[in-house]
Amino acid sequence: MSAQSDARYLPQEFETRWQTAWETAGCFTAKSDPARPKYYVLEMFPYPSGRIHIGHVRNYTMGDVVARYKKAQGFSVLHPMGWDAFGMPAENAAMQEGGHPGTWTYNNIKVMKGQMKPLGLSIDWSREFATCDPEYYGQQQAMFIDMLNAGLVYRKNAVVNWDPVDMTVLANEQVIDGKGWRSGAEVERRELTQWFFKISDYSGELLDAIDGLKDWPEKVRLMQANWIGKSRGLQFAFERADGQGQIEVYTTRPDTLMGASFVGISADHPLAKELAATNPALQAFREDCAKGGTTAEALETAEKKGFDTGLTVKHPFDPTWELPIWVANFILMDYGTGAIFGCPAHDQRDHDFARKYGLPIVDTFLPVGQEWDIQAEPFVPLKSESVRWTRAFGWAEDATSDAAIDAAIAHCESQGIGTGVTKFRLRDWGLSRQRYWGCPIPVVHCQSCGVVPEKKENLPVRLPEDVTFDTPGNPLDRHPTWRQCTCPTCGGPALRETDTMDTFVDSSWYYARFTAPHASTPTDLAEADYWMNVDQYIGGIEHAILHLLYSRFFARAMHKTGHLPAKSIEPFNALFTQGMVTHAIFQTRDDKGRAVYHFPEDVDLRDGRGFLADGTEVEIIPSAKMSKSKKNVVDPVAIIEKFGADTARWFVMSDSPPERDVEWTASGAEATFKHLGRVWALGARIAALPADQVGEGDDDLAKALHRAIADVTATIEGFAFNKAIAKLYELTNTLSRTKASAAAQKQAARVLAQLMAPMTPHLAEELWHMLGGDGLVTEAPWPKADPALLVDDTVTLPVQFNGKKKAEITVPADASKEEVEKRALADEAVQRVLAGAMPKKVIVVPGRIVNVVL
RNA sequence: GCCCGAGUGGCGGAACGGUAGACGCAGGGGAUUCAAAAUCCUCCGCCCUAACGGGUGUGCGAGUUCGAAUCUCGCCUCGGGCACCA
Repeated sequence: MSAQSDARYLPQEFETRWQTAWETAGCFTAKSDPARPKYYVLEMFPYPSGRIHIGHVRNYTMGDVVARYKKAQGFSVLHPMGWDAFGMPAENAAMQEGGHPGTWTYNNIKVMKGQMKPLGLSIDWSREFATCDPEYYGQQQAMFIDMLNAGLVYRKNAVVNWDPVDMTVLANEQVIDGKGWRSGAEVERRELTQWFFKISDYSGELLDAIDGLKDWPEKVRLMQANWIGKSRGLQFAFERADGQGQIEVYTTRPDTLMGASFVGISADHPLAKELAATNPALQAFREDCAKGGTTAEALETAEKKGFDTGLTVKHPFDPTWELPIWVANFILMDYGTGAIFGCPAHDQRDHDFARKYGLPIVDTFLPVGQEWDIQAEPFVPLKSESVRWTRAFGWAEDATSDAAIDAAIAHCESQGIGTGVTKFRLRDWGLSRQRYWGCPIPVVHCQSCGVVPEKKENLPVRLPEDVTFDTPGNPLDRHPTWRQCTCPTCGGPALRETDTMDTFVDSSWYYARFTAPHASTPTDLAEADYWMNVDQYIGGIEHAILHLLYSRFFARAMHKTGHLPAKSIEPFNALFTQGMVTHAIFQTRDDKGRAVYHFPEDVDLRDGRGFLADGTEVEIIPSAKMSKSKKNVVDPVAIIEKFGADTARWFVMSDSPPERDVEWTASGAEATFKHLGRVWALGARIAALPADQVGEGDDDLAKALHRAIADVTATIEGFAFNKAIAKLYELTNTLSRTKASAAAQKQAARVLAQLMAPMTPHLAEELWHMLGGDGLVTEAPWPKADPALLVDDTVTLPVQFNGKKKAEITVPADASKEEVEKRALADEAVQRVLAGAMPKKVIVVPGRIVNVVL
């Protein structure tokens, strides 16, 4: 047995060594270099939940592949990392385990950074920060004050989930089946005065600018456009029949006005409140409506309920036609005017409501040439579909609703009934949180001056350290001294605001802070000007709407307040949304029937059923987003320890297309490790070849090599990492079988190392080194494919008969259509299928296919 | 309920409207070995066939096309988001 075959692939022996080499050489320190093009690649930063999970590895490896590839392409690369460190889990941990949320958070950061470091990511760690660092949130407070002064922030009332037992505000996540997660009490909707960003000022702009986001996924652009929800409609007033006033309504379907059957108002509508004052039954109904959580899902899936006020309004076209006013639980006060008219014939929800309460159902249009029982089922066609109008006012009998809506608005305006208006569904961004572990809102409540911003020199407004979490509610509220302060305007005694900011604020500008993470102002404009925008942003599809929309707004607000250049109002040039790594959730129930979750490693799977160590069977909920609270997380640390970082990196990048969700399975890492071992052994074997050894097939190897360079380059550019890896398998297979000369093999093996370097950088360095590569492969320029080696002289074309493949012919690549047809028909197999028959037609697509039509 | 996606062998997946199943995993057979591991060779959608070959096949049902996994319409199932999870 030779010494050679004793050598094995031992990544643990060299991975750390190469990481040290990169660090010593300062490979990943981002430097502003006006002489070079810059490239800013950013992965959505993690919440420090405690341990990294496999989804993190997938996310950061993708970013790392891009960063290393762009570096090899000659770019000056910025690839930073930080921590989205404020948020509820830290407070929950403090409640459950004692201690301080900050201690818990910084411990988690330490642990997670320690788990990430061995992955060998090309991150510039000198720019690291956590959003809970006072240095960071102090700058956020400074910007908040600027935005407040610029009119981008205001206060108004808004509803929250209120737990009447714990006397505290609950997050939507903490409301389970309409009940508080801890107390089990029925949750109520309650109004509080809250802080808001005026994102609605930018509705139109945020919508229009979506067109410019060329390198964003179409689905994200569509989701954002729908979320902003531009609509054209008619706003008008119904006169009350008793002459006691009007009810202002907004409708996107003025074309159905002749099918109006009732007027519905929100339970929070001023009229509902007014009537309830003297009507206990209505008040009881309103209180019933206030039960349950605040989510749209809860509101829209709740049973539709109404209360007849006994009042009526006059139809605007006919004063003798009266419509009843109902209070309904499905009408939102904060969209439109909080009042609608119901047209049961053309809306499922109104139809259900009308059937339930015996209200009339009157059609305004019916299908063309088809019977329809409007009492049984509403007729709700696409607005672009032509229908037969039974109650039109000012348009043809056959028209689309799109056309009819325009005509209806024009008609109403000419009659002095309301005006056509454009509205947006997008609501202002409520940023107040009644919680401790967030950025304090830097304002002061003064008896004489009102609500005033803190002085900038007093920033950061720091969170107090001496807080307890043994009782529910906001510790800032009950802190003995923290609230007391001096009014920045009059110098008199005043009280601090105790609301903290939504953590979405923190994550709405961290990308800008990374360009100058230690600046004494929120941003350094020179640095921002060099590094912005983010050239490639990478993160989960679950952030498609909120985080990305808030960031787009915040960049605009930062520009308005002088913290970002004009070019950065769309901060992310290109977006890639990776799919999620999903895993089954294992749960049992406690004695109150509430879910108790279990980690995968605690569950023994047998024949599709799962059991705990004590034999209890668990309920298996398939494929759900990995979430620490559900405990369906997979820890990659064991894989890294056993097989090394390159195996983990290659494994998460191979097979599944990055945009698709993947169900995690533990098998397969072993196979990846074996493959990398084969590559290592191949490199060692080629390195040991005598330099002057001759061989045959150098040209074929060169062709395969340049084909691989072209394919790997194109697939990395296109974010198809799984395909890049497939191409690397092919090249490895070719190289392991070639009989080419030692020089050609060594050259090919060095290029293989370069092409693998973005995915498996440590192995690539090792190969590069043993094959006599110059310096670090990390610093080597990306190989270029020679176009002359990418063309083939002949092509093999399939021959189909009526679309089914029956034969194959090989023709010169530049053969004419006629030549291809002639050769195809002359082919033996084709002749056999034809059996003397004459083809009706022969379709030749050069370089693609021949189809014979019989 | 509303908005947005996804669905292809035993598994992960590949396929400018043009050879369905690249590449990998798992599995079968063989070589090597005292034996095993490792390694190498080979087969591998399903059905019929000894084989040659034929049929069938991309969640379901229609349609457009010389030709559909791909485009259109209608469903089904799963996933994400729904404004206080991050």
